[in-house]
Amino acid sequence: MVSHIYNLYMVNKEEYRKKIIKTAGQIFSRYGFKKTTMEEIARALKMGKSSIYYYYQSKEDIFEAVVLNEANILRNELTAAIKEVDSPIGKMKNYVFVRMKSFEKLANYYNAIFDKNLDHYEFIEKIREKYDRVEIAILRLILYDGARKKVFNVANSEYTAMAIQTTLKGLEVPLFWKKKEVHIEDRLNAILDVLFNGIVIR
Amino acid sequence: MVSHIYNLYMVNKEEYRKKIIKTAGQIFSRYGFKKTTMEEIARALKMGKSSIYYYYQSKEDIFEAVVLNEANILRNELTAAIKEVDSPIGKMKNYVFVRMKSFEKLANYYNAIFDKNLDHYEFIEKIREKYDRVEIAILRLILYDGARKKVFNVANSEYTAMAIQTTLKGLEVPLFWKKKEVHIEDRLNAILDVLFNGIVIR
DNA sequence: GAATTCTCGACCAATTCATTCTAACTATTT
DNA sequence: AAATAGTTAGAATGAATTGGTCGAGAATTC
Repeated sequence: MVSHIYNLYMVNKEEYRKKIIKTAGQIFSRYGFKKTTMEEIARALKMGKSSIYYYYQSKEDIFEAVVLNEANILRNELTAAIKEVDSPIGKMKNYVFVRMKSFEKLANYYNAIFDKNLDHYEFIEKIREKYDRVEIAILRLILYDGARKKVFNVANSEYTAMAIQTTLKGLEVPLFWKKKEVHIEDRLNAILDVLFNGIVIR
Repeated sequence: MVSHIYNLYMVNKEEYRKKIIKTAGQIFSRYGFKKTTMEEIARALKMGKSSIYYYYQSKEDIFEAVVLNEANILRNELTAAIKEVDSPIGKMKNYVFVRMKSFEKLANYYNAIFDKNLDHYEFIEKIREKYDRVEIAILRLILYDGARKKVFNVANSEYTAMAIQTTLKGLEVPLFWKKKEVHIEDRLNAILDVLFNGIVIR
């Protein structure tokens, strides 16, 4: 009865919540928010539809948790990606590639929201904003490190970071609206090429 | 007004019907029958929802036309694939690969039907049956040709064709029910390996 | 300008869907 | 073993969605 002591129930409950997020995430990412039904999520979990409401208050809540979770995964992947390599150029390359790859996955969620449902919009914007800041920070770090190692030539790491981010965002757009006819990898390479040749000390 | 003379309206009508099939096909293949709404199809065609009913009587009709169309495309691709190469082994390889590739696309439609809607079931079964026969015929041709060229060693081309078809069908199953975790290409290569080593004259 | 082809908004009935309710069932505590 | 807390799910509900219809009016052809 004491609130800070977790009993067995609680443990299972948390685990179930994670399970729900995972399963719901798969379905959401495939069909989007609107086309995914609680019934489907429940069926995939081998659970009664109403049982889900014991763990989450609403469909939107589940969606929120899913997106949040996905965003965290993205952040982890990104930080891992830049640690993987030592050279600033390698870091930047890895970062950009992982970011775009992960984004393809996230695109489904976003697509789901641009439908209507302005309710979500605000919430998503908040996440977006937060990750914009994180992204700038990481980019600045890469740039700063590169400058220190005399590989990059950046006057103002903040502005440069913002410029790069803008470019990456521009690359997102076709991911949303158009089909996958665009050769993202190619375009990415081209962009990286330009980026480095404008940045690297020759 | 004479029935066998097509006026401009008619020409456009046929063209529009094709356009609808094409667009609807894209959406159906992505979301399945049930999750695809007439509204969506209409929106994608920049058309009023009710206008579609001028060209097709019902959602099911459109779906039928889409599947029929897709099946025809598949047949063409298959016949083209075996003409592409001369050697019996090459023909067989091409056939099997193209078949599986195309099937991945078709799988979405099938998935849509296995939901409930037993009405469709009958219709799909009919198509399926027809293409089973066509497939057996093609396979027999490949086998027969291979035997004539002393590359294949088949006692009874009909039975062998049926055996191969059964194998290919077995490969379809995970395409339906499971996710894309299966490495189909790898499994395909393995199967082809077994198939040829049991068939080729050494 | 009449006839025909085509488009679409408004509407409808049926279904679907998210959510709530309630009653049962299980595990834990007292 | 009674009481309590945690958990599940079938049924009910009310609002939204959706496939399909209809008739009025554009657009096109004759």
